[in-house]
Amino acid sequence: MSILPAEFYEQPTLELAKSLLGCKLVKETEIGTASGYIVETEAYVGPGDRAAHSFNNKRTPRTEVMFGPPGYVYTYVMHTHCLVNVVSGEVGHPEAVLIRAVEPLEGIELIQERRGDKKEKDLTNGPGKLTKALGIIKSDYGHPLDQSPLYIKNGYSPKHISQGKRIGIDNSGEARDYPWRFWITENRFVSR
DNA sequence: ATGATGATCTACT
DNA sequence: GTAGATCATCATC
Repeated sequence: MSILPAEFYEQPTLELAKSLLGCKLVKETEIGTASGYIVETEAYVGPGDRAAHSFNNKRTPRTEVMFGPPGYVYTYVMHTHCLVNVVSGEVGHPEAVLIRAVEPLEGIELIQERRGDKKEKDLTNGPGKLTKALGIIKSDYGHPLDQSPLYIKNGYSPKHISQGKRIGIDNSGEARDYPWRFWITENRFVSR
Protein backbone atom coordinates (compact mmCIF):
# COMPACT_ATOMS: atom_id res chain seq x y z
CA MET A 1 0.00 0.00 0.00
CA SER A 2 1.43 3.35 -0.95
CA ILE A 3 0.63 7.02 -0.81
CA LEU A 4 -1.36 8.19 -3.78
CA PRO A 5 0.73 10.39 -6.10
CA ALA A 6 -0.33 13.88 -7.12
CA GLU A 7 -1.29 12.54 -10.55
CA PHE A 8 -4.03 10.50 -8.94
CA TYR A 9 -6.03 13.65 -8.36
CA GLU A 10 -5.82 14.70 -11.96
CA GLN A 11 -9.12 13.19 -12.96
CA PRO A 12 -12.67 14.50 -13.25
CA THR A 13 -14.17 15.36 -9.89
CA LEU A 14 -16.97 12.86 -10.17
CA GLU A 15 -14.48 10.13 -11.07
CA LEU A 16 -12.20 11.14 -8.24
CA ALA A 17 -15.08 11.01 -5.79
CA LYS A 18 -15.64 7.38 -6.72
CA SER A 19 -11.94 6.57 -6.87
CA LEU A 20 -11.44 7.82 -3.33
CA LEU A 21 -13.89 5.30 -1.95
CA GLY A 22 -11.96 2.51 -0.28
CA CYS A 23 -8.80 4.59 -0.01
CA LYS A 24 -7.11 5.04 3.31
CA LEU A 25 -7.11 8.47 4.92
CA VAL A 26 -4.25 8.87 7.38
CA LYS A 27 -3.53 11.60 9.91
CA GLU A 28 -0.40 11.62 12.04
CA THR A 29 -0.24 13.67 15.22
CA GLU A 30 2.08 14.02 18.16
CA ILE A 31 -0.04 11.68 20.18
CA GLY A 32 -0.40 8.99 17.56
CA THR A 33 -1.64 8.02 14.14
CA ALA A 34 -5.26 7.51 13.21
CA SER A 35 -6.62 6.33 9.89
CA GLY A 36 -9.68 4.95 8.19
CA TYR A 37 -11.09 3.87 4.88
CA ILE A 38 -13.06 6.47 3.00
CA VAL A 39 -16.55 5.08 2.56
CA GLU A 40 -18.57 8.12 1.57
CA THR A 41 -17.86 11.20 -0.54
CA GLU A 42 -19.65 14.07 -2.21
CA ALA A 43 -18.58 15.90 -5.34
CA TYR A 44 -18.71 19.67 -5.53
CA VAL A 45 -18.18 20.97 -9.01
CA GLY A 46 -17.50 24.66 -8.57
CA PRO A 47 -19.10 26.78 -11.31
CA GLY A 48 -22.59 25.57 -11.99
CA ASP A 49 -22.90 23.78 -8.70
CA ARG A 50 -24.97 26.05 -6.58
CA ALA A 51 -24.25 24.11 -3.44
CA ALA A 52 -20.52 24.60 -3.79
CA HIS A 53 -18.71 27.40 -2.03
CA SER A 54 -17.04 28.11 -5.32
CA PHE A 55 -20.33 28.46 -7.20
CA ASN A 56 -20.05 30.84 -10.11
CA ASN A 57 -16.30 31.01 -9.57
CA LYS A 58 -16.81 32.80 -6.30
CA ARG A 59 -13.32 33.32 -5.02
CA THR A 60 -12.70 34.02 -1.37
CA PRO A 61 -9.81 33.43 0.98
CA ARG A 62 -11.58 30.25 1.99
CA THR A 63 -12.16 28.82 -1.45
CA GLU A 64 -8.79 29.99 -2.65
CA VAL A 65 -7.19 26.58 -2.45
CA MET A 66 -9.87 25.15 -4.72
CA PHE A 67 -8.59 27.31 -7.53
CA GLY A 68 -5.17 25.78 -7.24
CA PRO A 69 -3.94 22.36 -8.37
CA PRO A 70 -5.73 19.19 -7.19
CA GLY A 71 -4.59 16.94 -4.40
CA TYR A 72 -4.72 19.52 -1.64
CA VAL A 73 -6.75 19.66 1.54
CA TYR A 74 -9.59 22.11 1.87
CA THR A 75 -10.75 22.34 5.45
CA TYR A 76 -13.81 24.30 6.35
CA VAL A 77 -14.94 25.30 9.81
CA MET A 78 -18.62 25.16 10.47
CA HIS A 79 -20.39 25.45 13.81
CA THR A 80 -17.17 24.65 15.66
CA HIS A 81 -16.95 21.54 13.54
CA CYS A 82 -14.42 20.96 10.80
CA LEU A 83 -15.08 19.49 7.37
CA VAL A 84 -12.53 18.04 4.97
CA ASN A 85 -12.37 18.25 1.21
CA VAL A 86 -9.97 17.04 -1.39
CA VAL A 87 -9.35 19.66 -4.05
CA SER A 88 -9.83 18.41 -7.59
CA GLY A 89 -10.02 19.94 -11.03
CA GLU A 90 -7.18 21.69 -12.76
CA VAL A 91 -5.81 25.08 -11.78
CA GLY A 92 -8.61 27.59 -12.23
CA HIS A 93 -11.29 24.95 -11.73
CA PRO A 94 -12.63 25.27 -8.18
CA GLU A 95 -13.85 21.73 -7.68
CA ALA A 96 -13.56 19.45 -4.68
CA VAL A 97 -14.61 16.19 -3.12
CA LEU A 98 -16.07 16.30 0.35
CA ILE A 99 -15.20 13.35 2.54
CA ARG A 100 -18.34 12.52 4.47
CA ALA A 101 -17.47 9.30 6.22
CA VAL A 102 -14.63 6.89 6.93
CA GLU A 103 -14.33 3.44 8.46
CA PRO A 104 -11.99 3.41 11.49
CA LEU A 105 -8.86 1.41 10.84
CA GLU A 106 -5.84 2.44 12.88
CA GLY A 107 -5.69 4.33 16.14
CA ILE A 108 -9.11 3.23 17.34
CA GLU A 109 -8.19 4.09 20.92
CA LEU A 110 -7.14 7.54 19.82
CA ILE A 111 -10.35 8.01 17.90
CA GLN A 112 -12.49 6.92 20.79
CA GLU A 113 -10.60 9.22 23.09
CA ARG A 114 -11.25 12.17 20.79
CA ARG A 115 -14.85 11.27 20.17
CA GLY A 116 -15.66 10.51 23.77
CA ASP A 117 -16.32 6.80 23.87
CA LYS A 118 -19.23 6.51 21.50
CA LYS A 119 -20.41 3.40 19.77
CA GLU A 120 -18.00 2.31 17.07
CA LYS A 121 -20.59 2.98 14.43
CA ASP A 122 -20.97 6.60 15.46
CA LEU A 123 -17.28 7.41 15.55
CA THR A 124 -16.79 8.56 11.99
CA ASN A 125 -20.08 8.40 10.10
CA GLY A 126 -20.32 12.09 9.33
CA PRO A 127 -18.15 14.88 7.95
CA GLY A 128 -17.85 16.69 11.25
CA LYS A 129 -17.30 13.45 13.12
CA LEU A 130 -14.48 12.01 11.10
CA THR A 131 -12.40 15.17 11.28
CA LYS A 132 -12.56 15.21 15.02
CA ALA A 133 -11.93 11.48 15.13
CA LEU A 134 -8.81 11.70 12.99
CA GLY A 135 -7.66 14.97 14.52
CA ILE A 136 -7.95 17.00 11.35
CA ILE A 137 -8.10 20.71 12.06
CA LYS A 138 -8.49 23.92 10.13
CA SER A 139 -4.77 24.51 10.03
CA ASP A 140 -4.49 21.47 7.77
CA TYR A 141 -5.90 23.77 5.12
CA GLY A 142 -3.82 23.75 1.95
CA HIS A 143 -1.82 20.68 2.90
CA PRO A 144 -0.69 18.42 0.01
CA LEU A 145 -2.30 15.01 0.34
CA ASP A 146 0.83 13.13 -0.64
CA GLN A 147 2.87 14.12 2.39
CA SER A 148 2.98 13.55 6.12
CA PRO A 149 1.28 14.17 8.45
CA LEU A 150 -1.92 14.03 6.44
CA TYR A 151 -2.22 11.83 3.37
CA ILE A 152 -4.24 9.27 1.49
CA LYS A 153 -3.04 5.78 0.73
CA ASN A 154 -4.13 3.19 -1.73
CA GLY A 155 -6.90 1.08 -0.29
CA TYR A 156 -9.15 -1.52 -1.77
CA SER A 157 -11.65 -1.44 -4.60
CA PRO A 158 -15.22 -1.35 -3.32
CA LYS A 159 -17.38 -4.14 -4.66
CA HIS A 160 -20.42 -1.96 -5.10
CA ILE A 161 -20.77 1.80 -5.17
CA SER A 162 -24.08 3.53 -4.55
CA GLN A 163 -24.98 6.96 -5.81
CA GLY A 164 -27.59 9.45 -4.70
CA LYS A 165 -28.53 12.99 -3.81
CA ARG A 166 -26.29 15.04 -1.61
CA ILE A 167 -27.16 16.01 1.91
CA GLY A 168 -27.61 19.22 3.84
CA ILE A 169 -27.94 21.57 0.91
CA ASP A 170 -31.71 21.89 0.77
CA ASN A 171 -31.59 25.57 -0.06
CA SER A 172 -29.42 25.28 -3.11
CA GLY A 173 -32.04 25.20 -5.82
CA GLU A 174 -31.69 22.61 -8.52
CA ALA A 175 -28.27 21.54 -7.29
CA ARG A 176 -30.06 19.86 -4.41
CA ASP A 177 -31.12 16.99 -6.62
CA TYR A 178 -27.79 16.33 -8.26
CA PRO A 179 -26.86 12.71 -7.55
CA TRP A 180 -23.30 13.53 -6.63
CA ARG A 181 -22.98 11.61 -3.41
CA PHE A 182 -21.15 8.32 -3.53
CA TRP A 183 -20.75 5.65 -0.91
CA ILE A 184 -19.74 2.03 -0.59
CA THR A 185 -22.87 -0.08 -0.79
CA GLU A 186 -23.94 -1.66 2.45
CA ASN A 187 -21.05 -0.23 4.43
CA ARG A 188 -22.33 0.46 7.92
CA PHE A 189 -20.08 3.45 8.43
CA VAL A 190 -21.77 5.70 5.90
CA SER A 191 -23.64 8.62 7.42
CA ARG A 192 -27.03 7.34 6.34
C1' DA B 1 -38.33 14.26 23.74
C1' DT B 2 -33.43 14.92 24.02
C1' DG B 3 -28.88 15.14 22.05
C1' DA B 4 -25.70 15.59 18.18
C1' DT B 5 -24.51 17.10 13.65
C1' DG B 6 -24.09 20.21 10.02
C1' DA B 7 -20.84 23.11 2.37
C1' DT B 8 -23.63 29.29 7.31
C1' DC B 9 -23.63 33.83 9.47
C1' DT B 10 -22.12 37.57 12.17
C1' DA B 11 -18.75 40.00 14.85
C1' DC B 12 -14.43 41.48 15.97
C1' DT B 13 -8.82 40.35 16.42
C1' DG C 1 -9.67 37.54 7.35
C1' DT C 2 -10.30 34.78 11.27
C1' DA C 3 -12.55 33.05 15.03
C1' DG C 4 -16.75 31.71 17.27
C1' DA C 5 -21.61 31.04 17.48
C1' DT C 6 -27.20 29.39 16.37
C1' DC C 7 -30.86 26.93 14.62
C1' DA C 8 -33.01 23.30 11.65
C1' DT C 9 -32.65 18.43 10.64
C1' DC C 10 -31.50 13.70 11.64
C1' DA C 11 -30.77 9.91 15.06
C1' DT C 12 -31.50 7.67 19.00
C1' DC C 13 -33.65 7.15 23.86
